[in-house]
Amino acid sequence: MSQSELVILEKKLRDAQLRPTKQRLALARLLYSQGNRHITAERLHSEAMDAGVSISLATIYNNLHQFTTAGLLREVVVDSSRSYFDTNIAPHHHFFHEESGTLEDIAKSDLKVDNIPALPQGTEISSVDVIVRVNSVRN
Amino acid sequence: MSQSELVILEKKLRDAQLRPTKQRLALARLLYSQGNRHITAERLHSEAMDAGVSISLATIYNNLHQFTTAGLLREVVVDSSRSYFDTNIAPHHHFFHEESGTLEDIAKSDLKVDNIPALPQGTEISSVDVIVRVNSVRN
DNA sequence: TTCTTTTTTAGAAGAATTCTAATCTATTGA
DNA sequence: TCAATAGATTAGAATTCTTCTAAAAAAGAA
Repeated sequence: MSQSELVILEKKLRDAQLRPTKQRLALARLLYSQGNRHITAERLHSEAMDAGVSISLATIYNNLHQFTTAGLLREVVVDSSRSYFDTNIAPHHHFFHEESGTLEDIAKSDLKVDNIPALPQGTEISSVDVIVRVNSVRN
Repeated sequence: MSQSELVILEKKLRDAQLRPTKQRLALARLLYSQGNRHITAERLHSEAMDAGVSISLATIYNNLHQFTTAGLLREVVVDSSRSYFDTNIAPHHHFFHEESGTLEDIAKSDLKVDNIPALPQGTEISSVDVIVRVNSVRN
């Protein structure tokens, strides 16, 4: 891990009021040093293991939630059996490949959602999530 | 349960190639005799118990999936910790009240989704799901 | 340093869902 | 009608994902 990369990640964590521990830096590196990612806790854990960073699954979960609360990650709900975390925190939507369990971003500027009807009494919008579910074309 | 209601539900099951067992009829009644519903397995189970119908949770799950496969129900994914099943099988969208875990339909004709970008190579759309997440307005 | 607060951890616990394999029920057709 | 058989139900065990617990370790402040 280059020195400047480390400094940038450390600042990112400090700005979010999270102490730059060894584990957090390792996770931040896996999450933010290879473009936008959509990842599960389990997968992040095995990537950390593969990278030679020993970190418990509990810590992965703790940090994914802390990162999410701090606005460094966003949770995407597409599959009732597992949670995906998205490193792209700008508002946007997703393609979800049902067979492979893969997510792909759709820029917010591409897709338009119009005519949302009146909200239920006494509520305000928290987010508008569009999931375009796709499957392989069968021959 | 009125005779005609029972006949209608029985036909619904038979048309879906599902034997109209006591348990299925009871579930069909809970699901389809009170307008559109969004329900979890756990809740359907307790409604069955309350209605005096003894039915195991395994059977609830079995049937929710069979109904879904047969096109009598649709699964709505809004919460990573539990599955909701929707008795409205026409294409439509949802409001999801995050605090109460309540779903509400948005007619497809109301809401417009435009400019879906090119799909990932070799895929076709399975469904387009819009979830408008709302929360209570805080004073 | 030394004290305090935060973080990490292993393993237990919890919640939702699925599986297993035995029993029971519905349907078929002789 | 009544066996035969295909399908359905069940209790409870098992699985999977996630959270909790309480103790040890690390980070930051004084």
